Amino acid sequence: MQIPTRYDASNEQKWYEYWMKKNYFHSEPDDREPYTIVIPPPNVTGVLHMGHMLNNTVQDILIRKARLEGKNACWVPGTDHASIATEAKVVRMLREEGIKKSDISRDEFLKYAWDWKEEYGGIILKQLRKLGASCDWERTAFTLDEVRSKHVLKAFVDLYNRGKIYKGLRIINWDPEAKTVLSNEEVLYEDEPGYLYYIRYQIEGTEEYLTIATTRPETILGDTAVAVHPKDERYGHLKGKKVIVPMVNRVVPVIFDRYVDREFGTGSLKITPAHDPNDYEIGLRHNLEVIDIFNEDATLSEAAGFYVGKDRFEVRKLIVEDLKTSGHLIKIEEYNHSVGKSERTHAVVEPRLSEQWYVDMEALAEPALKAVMEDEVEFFPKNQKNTYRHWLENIRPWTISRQLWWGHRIPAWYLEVDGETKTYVALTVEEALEMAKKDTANDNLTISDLHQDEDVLDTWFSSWLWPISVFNGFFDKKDISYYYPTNVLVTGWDIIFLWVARMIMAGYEWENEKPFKHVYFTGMVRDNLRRKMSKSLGNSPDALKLIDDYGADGVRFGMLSSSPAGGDLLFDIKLVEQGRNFSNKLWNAMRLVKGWEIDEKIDYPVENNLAVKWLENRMNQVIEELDNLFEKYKLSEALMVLYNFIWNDFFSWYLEIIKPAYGSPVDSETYTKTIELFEKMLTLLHPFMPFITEEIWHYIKERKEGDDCVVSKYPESKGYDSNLLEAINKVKAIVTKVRESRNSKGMKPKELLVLYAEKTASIEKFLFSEKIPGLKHILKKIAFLKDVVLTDNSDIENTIPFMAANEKFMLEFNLEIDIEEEIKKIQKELDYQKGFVAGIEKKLSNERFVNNAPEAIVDKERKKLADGNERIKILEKSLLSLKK
RNA sequence: GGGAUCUUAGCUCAGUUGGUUUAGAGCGCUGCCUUGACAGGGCAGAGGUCAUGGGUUCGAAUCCCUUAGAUCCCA
Repeated sequence: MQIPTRYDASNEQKWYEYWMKKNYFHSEPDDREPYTIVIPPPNVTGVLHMGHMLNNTVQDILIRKARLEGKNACWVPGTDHASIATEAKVVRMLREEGIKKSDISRDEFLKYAWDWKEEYGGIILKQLRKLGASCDWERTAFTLDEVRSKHVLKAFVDLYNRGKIYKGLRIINWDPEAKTVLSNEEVLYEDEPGYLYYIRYQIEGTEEYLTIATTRPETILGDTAVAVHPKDERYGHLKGKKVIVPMVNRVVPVIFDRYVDREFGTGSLKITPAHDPNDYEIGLRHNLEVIDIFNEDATLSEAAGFYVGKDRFEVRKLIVEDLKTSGHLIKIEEYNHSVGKSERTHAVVEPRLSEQWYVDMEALAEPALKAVMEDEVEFFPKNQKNTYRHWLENIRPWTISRQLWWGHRIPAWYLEVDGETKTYVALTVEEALEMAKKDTANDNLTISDLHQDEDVLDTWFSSWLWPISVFNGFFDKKDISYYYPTNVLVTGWDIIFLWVARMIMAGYEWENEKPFKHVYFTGMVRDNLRRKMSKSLGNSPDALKLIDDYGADGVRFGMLSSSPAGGDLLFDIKLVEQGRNFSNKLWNAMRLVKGWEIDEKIDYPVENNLAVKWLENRMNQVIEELDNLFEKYKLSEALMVLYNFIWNDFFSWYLEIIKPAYGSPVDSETYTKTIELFEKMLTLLHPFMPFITEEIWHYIKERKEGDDCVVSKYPESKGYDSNLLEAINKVKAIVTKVRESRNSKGMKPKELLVLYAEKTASIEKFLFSEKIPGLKHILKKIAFLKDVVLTDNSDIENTIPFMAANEKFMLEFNLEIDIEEEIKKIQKELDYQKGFVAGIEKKLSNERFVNNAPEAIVDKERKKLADGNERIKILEKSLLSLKK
């Protein structure tokens, strides 16, 4: 049957099913060295996007390479329940069906949420299979499944009992859309243009006014003081005075506090303790009243007294108008200020006073900081270490409660006893009841006397346990003692605080051990204008369509080939095309070799023998380079090294050398060796392009059961002979010059010509001795030469002279030569060489260089000088003979 | 406002502790090649005073400082 001339990537999935059927991705503890990765769990309701593709391609490359190296590779997949995001989606879905969340019970809501999860959840895991991700699917975990939930509750109870979790009343970040508190890490700040409003407050009992500047005029309804700096001479006379808040006509004190910035605005500041963290602190110092003027959706509450039920941004416009009318508004200036927004809902965050659960992070941070600073946990690239240190050294308590339903409900039960609320934290309500009974010495208590905390935990409170919980680490030591710590975490630097740092903390807190040895930070995927890929910009290609169009291998190639660790990936469809073209090249090389007829009677040609030896050595060199690059996680560079080796060395040079004449058979030795080399090359490439390598693996040879590329043996380098590599490089240089000479004269590339070499001891030794047999044959074959002839005559008629590898050659040429042009060419080369030599001479004539530089460096310079002078001699001679 | 990183070919990036020919790769570009594994191909070529100005050194893309620009983190 005819093999098509183009590689068809559409049957990639056939191989995925094949691997699954053979259970190659499943891992159980055994005697081998483990190699473990836990996936950064994507949102359970998410769909595959470009960022996932990059991230998971990287993980798959690492895990597949480890598997080929004979390690027990285990890649644990799973999903994250993504509390806020998923709840928001479910709420929206219900709203579309005409159901309001506030109209249904918690249990009803959760039923809808689980139904939703069952229907749409985990799509992304199926999509990862298309990409080729070789996860151990039997281990698939979910942050809200039974095992993981048990871990979360135990972690909460542990920390509570260790005094590291507590409840506190503070100013928090409120997301008015999701109607929940957020941690500091979930708030993103953006600079936005806005206005600074100057508003005057009448000083009580006088006709005098005090003017303040604010960006948030609507909050004056909650003002309980006005502050100035104690040393500000402008306001010294206001000591003990009171001012009247406009609109509400509340009389509030003028206070003196050093927090006030005298340079900003008018140097006087309105104080709204309920709606600004700094104001709250000031309020505590001065014992101020706290008036919360907002509802939980950031509309104005009864307490505001005005605009009740209207949204804060609408109120801002209204109040500005009203203040203008009443004469309180002095002026408006344009002003850029930074606005905090919810990472998930993008709603503008509202500071709000509220009681929440916190984790005291200081003690947890200490070992986590040390581990990274001392490279116990190593970051790739290293430059993230500074950011990490800065955060951990300035760590603040972690707000872990969320006013949501979708998540792990906080295992705290409350009991009202004589108007006092008692708290019992336990794994189950039964345990809590026992505690309550003991505590109150009341044996008649029942479960219905207790009521559980209404809130759930921050999603990250389950994610930080992930490397432990996926192995059921709190409850069964079998897996965790084998797989933990994992080898590497592959993730984006944007969640270094939200996730990476906290996992390290949890690792030391519970396992007394780091969760992973290395962290590989991928960059963001951006478009070629450096814009972040996003749905709203519409600049993100559909990941699955990309796979359909170019094959997973092509996409993997494209994602990786321009993605240094930590650096952003500027996605360009050209790169994916390049990957697809590479697949096609591999395919056609396979077609070439497969198409050869083998003739046992033909001898092993000397040039083929040399070519095989050369490619073996070169491959060993490449293997060493790859190992080195993998160690540093320079994966895109590793891929480029392989790409160049395969395309240039293997296909362009090696195959051209050994290729039998059209229609002729090949000797069996060459064939066998070529297949062997081809196989090794496929294994080397497999981690990057798993599908096509498996496909070709089965094409080039009959395979026994279990002889599959995915589990083949990764080749090891046995060292290489640099002299041999150097010799071939010289031959390549000569060939290139021959081609260039033909090219410049418009001669046929394949017309057989004689090449003359001026006779020197070195060229004689190089091409004509039997030290490395076959060099001359290779030269003849790929440069299309009738013969290579040594000559004493340095000026043969009708030849094109050129220099290569420090020797002079003359290529047969049967037409008139443009002598002027030749002279110009040689003159140009001569000028370059003279400049080169002059530079070195200058260096060498500098006594301080010769005296101070290491001997080896000076010797090298001398050798460079000698070589340069040699070339000049040859060029000058050529020039002379042309001119006569 | 505080801090970090970066600036090398048209584009995206390598360039290890300062010294391997006067800086490399991929893409793009230019010319030639088409019955032969592959035009999703082959061969060859052109392109850079390494952002700027100083300094250290026998020697700087590499170390230090200045200036300009870009990105990011924190507040």
